[in-house]
Amino acid sequence: MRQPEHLKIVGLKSTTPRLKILSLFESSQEHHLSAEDVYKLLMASGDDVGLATVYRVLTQFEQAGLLVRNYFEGGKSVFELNQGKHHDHIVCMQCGHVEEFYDATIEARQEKVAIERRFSIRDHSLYIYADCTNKQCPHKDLRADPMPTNKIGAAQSLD
Amino acid sequence: MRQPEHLKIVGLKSTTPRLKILSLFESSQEHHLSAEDVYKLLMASGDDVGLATVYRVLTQFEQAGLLVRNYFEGGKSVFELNQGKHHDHIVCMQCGHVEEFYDATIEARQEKVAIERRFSIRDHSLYIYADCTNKQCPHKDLRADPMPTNKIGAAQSLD
DNA sequence: ATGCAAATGATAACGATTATCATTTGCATC
DNA sequence: GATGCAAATGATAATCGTTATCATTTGCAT
Repeated sequence: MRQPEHLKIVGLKSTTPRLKILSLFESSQEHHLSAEDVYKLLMASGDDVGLATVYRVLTQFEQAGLLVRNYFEGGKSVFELNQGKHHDHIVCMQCGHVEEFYDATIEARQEKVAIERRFSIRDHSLYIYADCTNKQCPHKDLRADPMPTNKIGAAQSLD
Repeated sequence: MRQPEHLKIVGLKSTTPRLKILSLFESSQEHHLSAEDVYKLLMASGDDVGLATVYRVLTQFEQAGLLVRNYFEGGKSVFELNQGKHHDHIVCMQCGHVEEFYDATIEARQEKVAIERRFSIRDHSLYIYADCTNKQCPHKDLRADPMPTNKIGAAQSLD
């Protein structure tokens, strides 16, 4: 299930629900999971954790820097392990598959835009919604619910 | 209140609530309005329009191309008149002031990223969350509620 | 083993939005 | 200008993701 060290380090008591949720992110095939996804996966594997706890723990993990929260369109948050390196996302609207990318030029231009307008960047979100046409969506099974009819932007904390 | 031509053109019957809502966007100081904002502004000016109608009409206007919907963080949609020219947003997290910007390089790089990954872009959203420090937030009064504690990305349709 | 603050879980509450459905309205036709 | 009917409206219930409440349980320092 996972050693409690990581949790202790970030100042969180190592409880059963927390350890289960953290190891789920580390073992899951799809690493972009919503609270609902986490809850269902835990139930499916026989681990009963309350939905309220799932939401609480995800938020705590985000604040502790273990997870990064993304605000996908449709109004629901999706979490992923914080790999330390900032990236943006491109989402297939057909199958919901998510790919990550990092473009130094885009990052730099954002800084430029902010400076020109005398803003100091705290955060930014960039989501590209697209169709992975050439691949004929070979990712259809990776995600529970394909993708909301309705798409939404997402937030991305800077490193 | 506004002439009904525009509505007819996009295939919508010109009703009183629709005309009021459209002219509100054209006359309002702040041109990024949520459904709640629209509802309250209408009430304040003595025009009673049901909240359900506001939501319906905003969605119809979006589909008709009259308005553009933005998914700000916090999960609420914000609408603005469709000026024809695509732009992204930079939002002050202190006062909620929104400025628009367009950066050709960023747009181009997004295309590049998508092509490299064999995706075809349908839509994208880019929101920069920042503090307009140097301006000492001179925009505090423009918006009803400053800005949700919690921030969200936003969607932007490509021209 | 004990104690207590912290964490959990069931459930109610919440905010934004959509669905339902009876009533009203725009507007084409007479 | 009166009529008819599909379309639009508005009050309200319902939904969805999420947060708040609060009694019970648990981690862990003693």
